[in-house]
Amino acid sequence: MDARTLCLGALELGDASGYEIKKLYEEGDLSHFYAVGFGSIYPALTRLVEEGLAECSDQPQDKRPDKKIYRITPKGRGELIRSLAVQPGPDKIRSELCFLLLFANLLPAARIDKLIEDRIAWYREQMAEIDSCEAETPDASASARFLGGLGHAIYKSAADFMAAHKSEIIAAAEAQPGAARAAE
Amino acid sequence: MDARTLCLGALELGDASGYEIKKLYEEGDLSHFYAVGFGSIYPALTRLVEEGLAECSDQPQDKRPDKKIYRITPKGRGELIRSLAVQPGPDKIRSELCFLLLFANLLPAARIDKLIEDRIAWYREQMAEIDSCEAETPDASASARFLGGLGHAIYKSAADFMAAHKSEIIAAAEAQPGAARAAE
DNA sequence: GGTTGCATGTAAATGGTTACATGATTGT
DNA sequence: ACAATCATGTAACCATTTACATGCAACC
Repeated sequence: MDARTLCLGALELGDASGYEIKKLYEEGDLSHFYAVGFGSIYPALTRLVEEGLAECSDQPQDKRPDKKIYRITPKGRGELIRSLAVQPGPDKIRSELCFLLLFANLLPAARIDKLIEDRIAWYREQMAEIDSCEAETPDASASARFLGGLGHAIYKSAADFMAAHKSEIIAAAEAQPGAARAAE
Repeated sequence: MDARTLCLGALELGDASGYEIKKLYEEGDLSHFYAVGFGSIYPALTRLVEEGLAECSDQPQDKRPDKKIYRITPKGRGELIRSLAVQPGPDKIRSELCFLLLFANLLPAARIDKLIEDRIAWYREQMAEIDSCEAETPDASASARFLGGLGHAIYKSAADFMAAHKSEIIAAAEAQPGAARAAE
């Protein structure tokens, strides 16, 4: 999913500045399913305006750069719908932790243990955040609630699985306690 | 995670050709947590040899390009362990379907229904594949079994959640049956 | 005095994806 | 016949990530 479409989607949900779009993808409904940085957002927004898919109104602010509020145009909405018409690809998970875990036998058991415990704590934090989000916005759209619930379900299953099966991978790491030293 | 480290990890699991590494990330233990293409693998492998992190032995084959079997060196194993020493970042999920679902109100309810049903079927396929993998390799490492189980748990929770809450998002899509037409 | 939040943007570097190039074998 | 599997590799293209550049306000 390119940054241009991501921005267009954000604007469909409501007028916003580049800064606010970043926050949406960092803390909002989509934060668990996408990420996008400033370096992608600002050029994408400029391009959307050039293409007539969005409009920009400058709001001068004192002591700060002007706030540029972007709004999606009817043409932009059409383009978004066209983007939504293409068959969505499969979900992709990228997990550095899982890569690392595949080589648990090369690492000290204590480190594996800490890593897994930390990750479980992280999952639980994410779940708590989703819960508090839902509590704060009882009038959220059905879509937003669906995505929140899905994120919550995924994090919960991952946390529960790790808690239940941690001992198995730790046992394997303990079996080769000197493996890490072999490479020094 | 860059292709170089991904290849190094693959070689730590056993000597392999570029083609076989691709398969590992397409069908193997890590297939649910990473992906890598030929265009990344072959240059990465060349670089690993240049840096002394891997060795290559040509195996001439008749009627085919030589098969190049790569093997990790002790230095390569050290480099891999160094890579594993850095704190792993959080898991990242990228889901085009979830992006699309956020705009369910712009799309026909029938399409949302089909999309979700198809995705549930896909999750179940992935789960079946993991199950058959585990059945075929009863001597798999603890790490491999852990990753398979984790993938299975995540897919199951996503499939179950979608099945249980599909109706809610469909109802929202049905509420605005003419939304898609508004942009034409 | 340092960090976080607000606020926008550019430029370089990195590096992954896609298309191309080649070609035999096996299965439908 | 056509697609898929096996098998390697290059080059152009495209995009994100990262670092840089600026600067005030609020909080600890």
